[in-house]
Parts: sequence; C-alpha cells; structure tokens
Amino acid sequence: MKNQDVAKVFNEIAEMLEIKGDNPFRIRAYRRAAQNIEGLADDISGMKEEELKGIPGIGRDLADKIKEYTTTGSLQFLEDLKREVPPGLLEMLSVPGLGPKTARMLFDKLKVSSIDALEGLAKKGGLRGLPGIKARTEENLLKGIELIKRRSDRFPIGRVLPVAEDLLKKLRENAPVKDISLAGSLRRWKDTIKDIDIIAASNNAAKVMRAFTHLPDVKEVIMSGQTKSSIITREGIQVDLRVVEEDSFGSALAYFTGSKEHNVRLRELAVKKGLKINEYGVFDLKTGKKIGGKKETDIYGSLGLDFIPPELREDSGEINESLEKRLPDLVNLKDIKGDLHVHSKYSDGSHTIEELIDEAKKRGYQYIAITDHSKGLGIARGLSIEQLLEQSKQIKSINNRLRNFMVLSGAEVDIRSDGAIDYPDEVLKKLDIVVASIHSGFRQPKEQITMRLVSAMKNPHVSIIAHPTGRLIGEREAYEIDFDEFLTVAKHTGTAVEINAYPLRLDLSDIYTRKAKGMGIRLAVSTDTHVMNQFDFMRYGVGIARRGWLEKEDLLNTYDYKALLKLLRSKLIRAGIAGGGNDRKSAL
DNA sequence: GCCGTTTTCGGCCCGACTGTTTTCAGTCG
Repeated sequence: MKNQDVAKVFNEIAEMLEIKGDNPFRIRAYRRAAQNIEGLADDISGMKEEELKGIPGIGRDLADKIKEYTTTGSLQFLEDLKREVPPGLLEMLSVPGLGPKTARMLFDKLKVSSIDALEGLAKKGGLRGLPGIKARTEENLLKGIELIKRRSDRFPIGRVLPVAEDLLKKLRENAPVKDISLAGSLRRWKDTIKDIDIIAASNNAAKVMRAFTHLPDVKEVIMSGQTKSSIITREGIQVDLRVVEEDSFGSALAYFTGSKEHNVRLRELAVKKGLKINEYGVFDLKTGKKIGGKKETDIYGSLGLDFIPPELREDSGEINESLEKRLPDLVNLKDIKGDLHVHSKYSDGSHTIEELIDEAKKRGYQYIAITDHSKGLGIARGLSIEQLLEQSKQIKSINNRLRNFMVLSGAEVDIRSDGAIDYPDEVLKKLDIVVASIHSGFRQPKEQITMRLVSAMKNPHVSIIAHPTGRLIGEREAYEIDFDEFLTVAKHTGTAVEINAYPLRLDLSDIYTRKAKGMGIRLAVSTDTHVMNQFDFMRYGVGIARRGWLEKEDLLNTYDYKALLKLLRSKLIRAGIAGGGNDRKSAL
C-alpha cells in the first residue's frame, strides 16, 4: 500500500462528498490530507496513530481511516459513498466546465452517470431545458469532452518549458508588456506540468489579450476575458495568461505561482494580521488601503516572512521555516561545477570525449566524468574491460594537455539482477568515479531490488547510485524499493545518490531528495548526457534539487575538482581501502 | 474534518469568467 493509494482514496472521497453537496470545509480537509500524504517521503502504512496525527491536516478521524484502509485494504466510509455516488459521476468531473453541482443534477434528473452517456445526450440536444442549461452549455460540454479525449493529463516539464519560453519571447516581442513571467507549477519546477501559466504587467490588457489569442501557436481559444485568457497550443498544452497593472505585478505573480495550498496559508496568515491578500496586492482590512503588491517580496515582507523561493511553495513547512528565518539557501544552476554522468562515443553517446569537453567548458564547468556503460549492457554497446582501460588511458593523456579542466575517468556499471557489479574491483579501483545503476529486472520484488542497490552501495568503489528508482515519467513506473533501507545504507556507506536530470527521469524525485538531505546523504545532479544538447537538462535536475530543499554543500558537483576527489575518496578511506593520499589514477 | 499566544467551538482565502440568471451560481485556479 503506497501513500499515493491513500491520497487517491481521500481525493475520491472529496469528490463524492462534493457531488453530495457536503460541507465544503470537510471536503477541503480530505483534499488537504491527501496532498500532505502524497508529499510524504515516509511510508504511511507503517505509522502509528500518534505519528499519523502528527501529519498536518490529519486528526483523529482521518488517522483512523488511514489505519483502516492500510490494514484491511478497504474503507467502509468509501464503500458507503460509492453506493450513493456512481463511479461514472467522478469520471464526469474530469470534463472541463462540468462540476459537482451539474454532475449531480444530470444524474438526478436524467440518470446520466458516464461521459459516454453525457456525450450521447448532448449531441441529441437532450440536456437543454434542464435548469441552467441551454444549447450553449451543451456545446461547451461537448467541447470539454473532446478536450479530455485529446489531451493527456500532465506533461513532463522538459516538454513544456521550451514551449513556454518560446511563448514568453513572442509575447515580449509582440505585446505591450512592461514585465512578464512564467508562473504556476512551471515556475515551481514541478516534474510534471498540467498547463502553462503566464503573468504579465501592462496598462493595455486588451491589446495583450489580442496578441496572445492570435499567436501562430494557438490552436484553440478556450476562454477570452478582459484580463484573463486561455488557449490550447498546437502541442495540445493549455496556456493561461493573466494581465494586471504594473503595481500589482508582484502580487499577481505570487498568486498565480501558487501552489494553491501555499496561497491559502498566506491569506490565512494575512487575515490574522488584519490584512487581505489578493492578486492586486496586500491591503489593510480596516482601511482598505493598499500596502504593497508591485514586488513579490511585498507579499512576504508584509507578513513578516523571508522571501520563499517558488520551488518551496508547496505548504510543506516552508511558511513556518520562513517565519523562523530558517529557510535553506537553495543551490543555483551557477553553483554547478561539473557533470558526473556523461556518455561518450565509446558506448551509446554521440560525441568524442574532446567534443564533450569543449561543450562542458562553454558552460563554465571545471570537470566532467565520462561514465560509459559497462559490458553487461550489450544494447548500449557497453565497454569490455579492455576498452574501459583503453579509454582510461586516453583520458589520462587528455588531462595532461588540459588547463583548468579535468576529466574524471569513470563508468556507469550495471547492477546485475543478483546484485553483482559488472566490473571486478581490480578494474573499478582504477577509476576516479563509479556510477552504478539498474537496467534490468524492473519487476523483481521490492526486497530483491533493494538488495541489489544495497549490495552495490556496499562495494567501496561505487561512488554514486544513478537514477535510483528507474522511473520514466508517463512511460514506466518506478520499480519498488525500500527507501528507508536504501537511504540508510547510502548514509552508512557514504554512497552518494544521483538526481538524474533527464526530464523523463528526474530520479530521485523531489520528495525523496528532501528526505535524503534530512538524513545527511550527499547527492549529485547529473544529466546522463548522450547527445550534446542534453547538457541543458542540468536545470531540470537543479529544479528538483531546489524542490528538495538542497543547498550548495549537499551536492557533490558544486565542489571544485580537488574537493570533489577528496569527497569521492572518503568512501574508500572509510572502508579502509585507501589512505589519505592520491590512490586513484588520474588524481592530481 | 481540522485546528487553536485571540478560540476545544466556531471559524476555515479570494477573485475572474461564463452562461444563465435580471443579480447570480457554478466552475476554475
């Protein structure tokens, strides 16, 4: 039983209660609990009553429901609700523009309880005449149904951000905007994105709206108002644009960046201080006088808070930390000094080592690690021991010629299905860095996969575990691992854990990244580059690192070369294999 | 259903857009 399963059940309950017209605050309580459970790195099914009640938004009642569901696998309350609210009604809520009230009404009056039935009736004009429904509403419902048939739920950030940046550029060029910014989950660097939110400052909103809805990228205009419009791009991604006056830009940016839960907490805090926050600014409740809003810092400042970076705005403790002036100093892209997971032509990469070095230098890096696949990965042209040693030799001679740049000789070694490592220790010890990862047997039981990772980490030569859960967002589920054990062993053996920056991986995820940091584990953000432009993926990995509350010191690849080598050697020293000297081949 | 240096009961964030309503409810973020 996973946390996500429990969260899903609570969200389902919330929707059913909504259809029933239950107390909105009760509904909000279920949603809030679901969200907090989903953001939890610890397995909820093993928790005691008291621990459960320690989770924000979970009191006695919900703690009991969690216990019931995780121990018995079902929940009486949910089953009871299901008898009252047919499951098809929940499905209907996914139609844009169709909410709980209408769904309920359609069911009560016409016994409609599925999207297909709804579509059939709407096409025949069978809905008009119901309260509040005429031909136009029918048309919009049909449009909404079309939309969900075509649109996938969430997109990986790597697909969305380039589209969004392109739109931003076009708006800057073609619309009278004084300031413009991405907002929403994109600005918070979530790993998947539902839609693109853009906020602009202008004193001619109408003109901005017109420019926006007439961009060549627009496939369809969903909604077009005076200050707010929504379109669908040719890629099938929804984009919402909101325009405000310049002196409201900061508050609008904060409001549109979210998360929703973060905003709710801010506004609650504001009310307690006799203030009101909306997208136009901060206002004194009594006098109605505007206190600020031009800058985002106005919002936080007026509440006595330190500025909270967008990546932390998930209502997961950041507001309290900000009140206590304890927010982390988050790592930045410019802090990254090198990439520790790069493939060359030797295996399945597209470029020579020299080409990779040139590109890395352009990015201001001080080093890269060449980590080609090991021989077990035949499909990726994995290197034999002889080839690896040959490559190592080449790297050494390159390093002799280089100034102010170092190449680490490394490998991405396969962790075999029995936990064995693909190269013998005599070979591994000749490398500067060893990245180990799983590429097969994804369906093995949790215990076995965990055992493989543990056994790899216990090898003193293994520096980093790469893409630890193997997930491919939207394509392949993460294989199951026992995170507590995995992270505990990483901590005790001094093994670093990778945040793989490839946009479909982003693995570790933000939630476990934060947990790893809390345990004092060192991490690395690496791109796993195979083709040159994939070096660009670093920013996605840094986004995850920031969402995981990481500071510069938490990441291996923010250290300069000498300090990095020292950190890499420390595991060997701890294992009694290396002394304090330079045992590794290309160490200076 | 949760939560409390204003409260263990009575609060619980705020506004735009749409389509239908002639003053607003529903939906969305």
